[in-house]
Amino acid sequence: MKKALTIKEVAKRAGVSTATISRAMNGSGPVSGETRALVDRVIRNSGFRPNNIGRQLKTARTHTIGVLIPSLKNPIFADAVAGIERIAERNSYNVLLASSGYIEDKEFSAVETFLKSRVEGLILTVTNEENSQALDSLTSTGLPFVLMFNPVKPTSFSTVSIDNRSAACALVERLLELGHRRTAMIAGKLTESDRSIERQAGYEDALRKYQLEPTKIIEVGFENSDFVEIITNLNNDPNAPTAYFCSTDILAISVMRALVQIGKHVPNDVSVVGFDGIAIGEFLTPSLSTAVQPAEDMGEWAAQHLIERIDNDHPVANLVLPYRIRPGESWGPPPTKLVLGQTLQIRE
Amino acid sequence: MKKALTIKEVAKRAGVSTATISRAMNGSGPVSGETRALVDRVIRNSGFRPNNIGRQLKTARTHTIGVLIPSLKNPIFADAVAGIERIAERNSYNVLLASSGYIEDKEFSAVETFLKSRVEGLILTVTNEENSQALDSLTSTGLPFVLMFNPVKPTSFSTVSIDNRSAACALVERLLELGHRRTAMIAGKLTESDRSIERQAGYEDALRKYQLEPTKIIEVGFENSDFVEIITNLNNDPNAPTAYFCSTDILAISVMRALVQIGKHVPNDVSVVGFDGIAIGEFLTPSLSTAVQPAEDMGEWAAQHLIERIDNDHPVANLVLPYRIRPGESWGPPPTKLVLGQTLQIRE
DNA sequence: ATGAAAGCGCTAACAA
DNA sequence: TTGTTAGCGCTTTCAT
Repeated sequence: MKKALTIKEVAKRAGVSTATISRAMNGSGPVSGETRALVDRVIRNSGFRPNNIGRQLKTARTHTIGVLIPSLKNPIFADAVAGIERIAERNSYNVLLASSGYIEDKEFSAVETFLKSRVEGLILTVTNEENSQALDSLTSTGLPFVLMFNPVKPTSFSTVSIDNRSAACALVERLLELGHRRTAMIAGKLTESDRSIERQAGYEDALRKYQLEPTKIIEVGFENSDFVEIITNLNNDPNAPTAYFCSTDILAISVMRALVQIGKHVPNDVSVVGFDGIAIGEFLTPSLSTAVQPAEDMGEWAAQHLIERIDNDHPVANLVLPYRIRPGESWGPPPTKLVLGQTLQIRE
Repeated sequence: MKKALTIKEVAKRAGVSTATISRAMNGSGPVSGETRALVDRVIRNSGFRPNNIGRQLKTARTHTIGVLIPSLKNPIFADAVAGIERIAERNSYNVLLASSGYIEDKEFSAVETFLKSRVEGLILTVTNEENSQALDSLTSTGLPFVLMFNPVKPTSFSTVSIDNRSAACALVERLLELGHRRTAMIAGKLTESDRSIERQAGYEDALRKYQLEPTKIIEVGFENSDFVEIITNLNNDPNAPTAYFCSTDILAISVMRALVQIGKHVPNDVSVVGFDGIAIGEFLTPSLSTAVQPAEDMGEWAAQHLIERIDNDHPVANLVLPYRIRPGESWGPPPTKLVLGQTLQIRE
């Protein structure tokens, strides 16, 4: 790999000073028409690409933002990053990406790395904003950042999110309206996750409105593929739930599959709802009833806002985007219970 | 935002030279036990984070790789990036990400940006490797890079891919074995895309084996949501296809949906196959028959190989990973044709 | 074991 | 309009 040219070499070839090259390249100062033409020609012929590292060191600007998400494999985050990416590109910002795998240590070290790379701002989704080392080091630096997906708190940093609690409540209310009285919530392993906690609160809000006892939350590991076992266990209970509220769509999809595998029909035997609104949910059969987070919009707003904080010193802001309940085919009324000795009546 | 400390300031506070700080931080030279302890303490107390830009300029190493893909919104690419990310993190490399949206200009400018940022290597998926400005500037620099997904060609750069042509052929053969004789291929707007071309060739290979006339390829825009119209048109033909080979899973999902919307049943009325093997395909009803590309593995290999080229000067290599035909419920035998006047016989 | 000083590639006063 | 020069924050000879 041949080593790259420097501005010095280009200056020599053009017979001018490095300052002139710099001015010609960046339009940062007066350059005569002929000189400009000359410099342009030399640059083109030599294939010179100015070393951004040098420039960054001098100007103390990197035009780079860091993005930290739990995982690209969940489309909700991939979509958000796609939104960020589009805005960054439009504003000539680079995107440095890292994923934490929901591991707090990695959140922390990723932020440290970003800091050392002198990103000008950060967009991130942390596992739990209440208690995040990553967030602590970040706040102490004063670097602008935007929290994405994490619920807004009365703090002084920028966030973009939906109201997880209301959304969960609205969703579960729909289940209760359909007549369900025995429900269960299945939560991803991260009960510590602040979003999970909010959704859980929303779930309980809904139950309370119907004066139902809060049921215990079933936690499952994401990698854990024993869904069949979990669901079977739940189902052995004589008072097995007739509806499942899953804390994410990904989880709901696994739960639906497990239900089918043990011979249950969704929604005739049991209803399932998810949370997130990933695009694919609509294509499932049954299509997934869920609360939609506008992930790409969130990413776009996060990036736009961050850049405005960086470039124009805009103040911190919190945006709560509306969620949307997307009704699908995965819910329905609970099955009519057949009690022994009871006469089954079929209406024509 | 308070401005960050420099090594100079830390040296002053510790009462030693900047060289000593550097040596203590990096273990790059002898430092006495006491001095080390002193320096460690000062650094911790001051929250000093060495400015990587300075270091990068001096060492001429950025420990950064650039990743360029068409779109994060297609899980096939998001998964690949997840694989890259994991390996990069494990080897202390940073990932600079950009997406092209299948636009060649953006491919080019993203590569230029990466080059100016002095990434040490690149992993990318280009629209068409035959004729890519981006690839041209890249090759001319001598910077190591790995092409991902793009079919291997007798060229001198590293690639990781599957044999798109064989995979497409194998997939379509299965359709023909099922009895289909009138088939259509639906290709994403990028007939220019080299993968699309390979898959098309595989499609035609299969037809040829069965001595069938090659049918024309139907091109559709990705954003184009007129699938219903397209499918309706195709269907008005008295010799409408009984099976569709779609060049990507994403496309296949849209096609299936359109078919359902016009009242066709998959696979009873018509069979559909996709290409890529995105995870969600298995959860659809009917589940999608497809050729699986091991995207995450491809990303991991690409990153590992690139890093070995950078760090250990490994030679260029081409890896062709095996594809897998994943049978689903979206295909079946063609419907038996009912001809007017013919007696329909029903076997018990 | 430590320090002084040069220099990585660039930009931006300041001079001319 | 152009050139000279200092210096961004770090590492790394080379002395000591």
